[in-house]
Amino acid sequence: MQSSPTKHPLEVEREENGFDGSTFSDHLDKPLRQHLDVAYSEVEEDYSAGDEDNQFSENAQKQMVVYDPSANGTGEIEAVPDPNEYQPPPFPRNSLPYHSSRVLPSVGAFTVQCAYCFKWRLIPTKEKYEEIREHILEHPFVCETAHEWRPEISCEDPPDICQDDSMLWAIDKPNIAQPPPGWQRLLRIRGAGSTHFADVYYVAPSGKRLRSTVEIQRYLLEHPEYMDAGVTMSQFSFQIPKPLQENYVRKRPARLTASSDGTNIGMAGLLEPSDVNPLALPSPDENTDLPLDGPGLSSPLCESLASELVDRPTKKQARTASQQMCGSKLSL
DNA sequence: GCCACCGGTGGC
DNA sequence: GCCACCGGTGGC
Repeated sequence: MQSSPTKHPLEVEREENGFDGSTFSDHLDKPLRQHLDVAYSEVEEDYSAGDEDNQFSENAQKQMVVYDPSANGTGEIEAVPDPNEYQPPPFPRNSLPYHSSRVLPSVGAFTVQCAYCFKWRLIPTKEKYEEIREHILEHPFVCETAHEWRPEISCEDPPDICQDDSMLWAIDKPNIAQPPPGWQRLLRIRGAGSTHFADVYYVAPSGKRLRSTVEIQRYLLEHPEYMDAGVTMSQFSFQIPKPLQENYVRKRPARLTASSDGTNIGMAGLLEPSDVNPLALPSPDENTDLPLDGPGLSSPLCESLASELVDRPTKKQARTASQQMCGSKLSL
């Protein structure tokens, strides 16, 4: 593998009926040497820019997470799939491709890249993934780490998963603390074309959903028992992964600074065709695996950056359309 | 009426 | 440009 890019894709298949159905994985195909930290930050930053050079500097470690909780967020992934041929989780129970008005992507799988061989390894549960992620910088993940649930696995084995167009990949952030016992950290992926890629929520043992550090703080103050039990703010992080797909998130128009002459008022920056990803694929049903072979992007693994949101209709429409595309890919 | 989801926006 | 916060609201 040459130096390839480092990416962490997160794949979202999609969710049906308002929930699962999606897959989410992130992966990297870049080599890591051993410093994850560096790699990681690079991954996050460069990647969207598309410059491969930065993208992988030397170590890009990749970690991916993919899980497909049936109930969104709860995280249990089905048993570790056959290492040799993992396929994105099938649509969950009743899911027909687009039959729901609400089709949101959700995390379908958690994967982490081996620091030695760079192959992606599926992590069996969200909890395990969170555990690995929490210390990924200090303790890089290697195939051997998976012995805990797959005694036989080694760098010699083929990767558990490769990026393909059935899922949306996103790069996760390293070293996010595991939630306190009894709490759950939920990552909700938004539909393509949204102004935000995802949202993180914490669910307190009481079932209360909290969506910001401010809310957590307030909640802890109101419920001192948690603090007495040792719960601290450091156990919460609202950092979200970054989508590999460049135009997944709608960019907001340049802020209109009060321009003195007022010439700026208006919609500068609104939906110009130019901001559509040039790599956009022709159609959703075509193979989105673009051969992005630019100089550094050669890894056969995980490299497609197909943009699904080829053009953006109107907000809502865009959203719907993109969601559908997403869904269609999966379903078709 | 509730709440999951979405989008606006202020601050960096 | 990104992130954090949170108000609004559609869908249940």
